[in-house]
Amino acid sequence: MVTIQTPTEAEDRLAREVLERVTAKWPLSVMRVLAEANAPLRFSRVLERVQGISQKVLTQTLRTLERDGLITRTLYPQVPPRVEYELTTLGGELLVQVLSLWRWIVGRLPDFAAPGGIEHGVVA
Amino acid sequence: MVTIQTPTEAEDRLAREVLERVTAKWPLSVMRVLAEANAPLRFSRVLERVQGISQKVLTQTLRTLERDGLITRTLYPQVPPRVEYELTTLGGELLVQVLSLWRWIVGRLPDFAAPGGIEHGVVA
DNA sequence: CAGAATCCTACCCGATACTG
DNA sequence: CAGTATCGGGTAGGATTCTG
Repeated sequence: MVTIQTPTEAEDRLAREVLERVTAKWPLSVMRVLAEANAPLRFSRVLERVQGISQKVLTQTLRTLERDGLITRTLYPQVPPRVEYELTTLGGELLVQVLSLWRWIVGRLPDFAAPGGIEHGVVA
Repeated sequence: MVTIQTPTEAEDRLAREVLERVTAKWPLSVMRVLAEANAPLRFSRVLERVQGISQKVLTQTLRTLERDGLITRTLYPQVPPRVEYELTTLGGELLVQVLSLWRWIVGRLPDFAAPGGIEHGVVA
């Protein structure tokens, strides 16, 4: 026996929080960029490649991802400083899982009623 | 050939939005309750069973889930009114997918650094 | 270059009435 | 019973400015 099959309340809650954080507005885009780069990326490179994110929010997102163990942050103490970000193994694996779900949703998109949001049938 | 393997930008965005909405604070709990009931549930029953949700937010959540095609809302025009909610097939399938991801995260929880959030090593 | 600090806005959510 | 309406606090996120 390796793991317990019934999650405890606490495990459930923690996993829930991870899921909510990672599916928030920006983290997946950041992780995707890092995955596609397939190499460490500097802060400014990430900022360029994640369409529409602001510097502040990127910083926050990177910090959260680092805290969760999904990316690494490496500081090279030079002037000017160089900082590189890279997906961890866990981060890469999680991304694969989420992308799989993502693709499943894409495949069923026609079945979703109003993924973009709908106005109800009020004319005027 | 049944589906296109490369999602368009638009599909990607829509699926992203679905994923973000469904993993938001309450929808999964609501869907879980409906799934476990395995039968139509009245509004007040759902309100009772979803721990901690307010009536206003439950209404909003149900509306969003309905718009997305994940649940059905059936109104019986009586006095007092009776309204029943039930998972759609799509909703049930999506829930299965997400629960699977959820369980995967639970299994890897030890690898996550600080799922609950961490204070950095500042003593005072 | 890689951020920290600040200001500001928009939403989200919770609590509390009120109604068909 | 199943909502709607309203108010208020907290927070995520954007734009801008400053700094080691």
